[in-house]
Amino acid sequence: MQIYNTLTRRKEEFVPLEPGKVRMYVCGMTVYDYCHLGHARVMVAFDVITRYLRARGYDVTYIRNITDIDDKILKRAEENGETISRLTERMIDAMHADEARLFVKRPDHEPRATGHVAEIVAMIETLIAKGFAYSAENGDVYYRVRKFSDYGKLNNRDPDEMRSGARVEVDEHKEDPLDFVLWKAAKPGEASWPSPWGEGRPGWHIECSAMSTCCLGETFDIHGGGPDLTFPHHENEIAQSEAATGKRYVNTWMHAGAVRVNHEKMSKSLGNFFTIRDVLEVHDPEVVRYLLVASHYRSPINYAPDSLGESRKSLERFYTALEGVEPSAGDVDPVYAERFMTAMDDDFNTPVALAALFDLTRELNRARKEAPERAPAMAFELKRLGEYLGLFGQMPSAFLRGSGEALPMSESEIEECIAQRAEAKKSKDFASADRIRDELEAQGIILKDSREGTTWVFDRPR
RNA sequence: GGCUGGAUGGCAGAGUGGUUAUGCAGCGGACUGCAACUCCGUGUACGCCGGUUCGAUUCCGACUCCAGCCUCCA
Repeated sequence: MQIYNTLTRRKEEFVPLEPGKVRMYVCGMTVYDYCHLGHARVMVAFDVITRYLRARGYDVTYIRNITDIDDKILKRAEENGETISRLTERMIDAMHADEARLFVKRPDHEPRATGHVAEIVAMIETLIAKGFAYSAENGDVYYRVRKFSDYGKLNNRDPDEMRSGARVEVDEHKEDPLDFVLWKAAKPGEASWPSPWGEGRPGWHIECSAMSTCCLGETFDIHGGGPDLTFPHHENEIAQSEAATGKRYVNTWMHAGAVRVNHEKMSKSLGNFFTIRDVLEVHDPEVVRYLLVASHYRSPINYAPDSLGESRKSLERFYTALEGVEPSAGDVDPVYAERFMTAMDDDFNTPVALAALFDLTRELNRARKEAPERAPAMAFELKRLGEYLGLFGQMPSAFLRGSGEALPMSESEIEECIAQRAEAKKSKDFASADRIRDELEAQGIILKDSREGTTWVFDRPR
C-alpha cells in the first residue's frame, strides 16, 4: 500500500511498525460548538481509512482525541452562562450524534485532555529537565523552539526565516517569539489543575503529544488531522514528543483537504461554515458522506448547494440498481474488486474505487435484464465493497423514498394516486394519467413504470 | 515575502509519456401510450510559453492565476 506522507511530501510504501498492526492517532474536535463540514470531512476520511485498513486485514487501533479544555471553551461557557463540563458534554453528545448519522464508526478510544493532565504535566517536567522548556515568571511554561534542531521539518520551514515578517505574537515572558505555551497559568476563577508551576491548564499542543504517547506508545504509525493543523500544531507535537523521548514520533503524517465555500476555506474564523446538522436538515446523511468520499481525501472540495444534488443522483443510481435484488454471495467477475482494491491501495483513491463500483452497477443492471440469476451475487459484491467506503448501508427503499414523515403525503395516498393512474392508463385516458404523474412529480415524487408495476422515488424538491 | 498544493471536456472529479476514467448534464437509439428508470452509442478535455523526447495533458524550466499555511481554526 502506498500512503502520502506529509512529512516527506510523497507517497511511500506503508510499512507498519508491527506487522499486521496499525496504530493511528487523529486530532479531533475542540468541543465548544457544533461540528461543521470540515470536521465531517476529517471524520469521514479517517473512517474510510480505518475501514479499509481493517478490510486489508490490519488490526487497527484508532485514537481520536477530544479537546475539552481551552480558551474558546472557557469563553463560550461564560457567554452561555453554563459550566464548562455542561458545554463540553453537550457538544460531545452532538458530535457523536452527527458522526453516527454520517455512518462514521467511533474510534477505539477518545481520550480527553482533562482526563490526562497527569501525563501532560509529566511530559512537561521531562521537557524542562532536558532543557527544552522553561517556566516563566507569570506561571506559564514555554517550549524552547530553537533548542530543537529539527523544528520546521514537517512544514519545510526554517525558524530563522519565520522570524522576519512573521505574525508571531510578542510576549515579554517568552525567551523567543517562536516559543509556544505548554502550560497556561490560570487567572483567578478559571478552571485549573495543580502543577509544579502553579494552578493552570494544558496548552493545546502538549495534550496530543501526551495522549498519543499514552495510548499508542512513543512511536506510532499514522497521525492524521485537518489541513490547518500541520502548522503549528503538528510541528509542535513533533518538537515536544521527539525532544521528550529522543525517538521518532510518527512515521506517516496524513492530512485531509479543506472544504471550501466560494473558493475560501470553510472555517470558524471566516464564519462561512455549515454545520453538519444544518446540512442534514435538508439532505440524506449518506448524500453528504458520498460527496466527501467522491473526492480524494487530500483534494480540496468546494462546497456548493448543487454539489449535494449531484451526489444524490449518483447514489440514486446505485440504490436503484440494488432495489429489488436480494444480495447473496456468489460468483462475480473479480475484476471489479481488483480495481477497487488497487485504487484504495494507492493512497485511498476513493474516486477511482467508486468508478469501479459504477461499472459493476452497470453490469448489475444488465444482469437484471438478461440473466437475473446472476444479479444477487453482483448486488452482494457491490454492497460488500461499498461498505469499505461506508456506503450502501441503507435499505434501498429507505434511501429512495425517505422516511414516511418527510413525505408530502402518506405512502397509502401515493399508492392511491398510482392506482388511479393505472386505471386511467387502462382506459387510455392518458391526459389524466399524465396529470396525476405531473402532480406527484411537482412534490418530488417521481414515478417509474416497469413490467412488475409502478414504483416511485422521493427526492425532496429544492 | 517564505513554504505547500493546484490549474483536466458544460459541471464534478481521477489518471496517464503514445490506446475508454467515472458520475451528472447534453445528444442519438432501444424500452415506454408519452415519460422516468435501465441498456446501447456519442465528447480531437488537459492554464500559458519554452525545453527534453520519435511522441507530453503526463517529465523539466519560466510565467499567469487560484487555494492553503506562516495567528485560534478540521
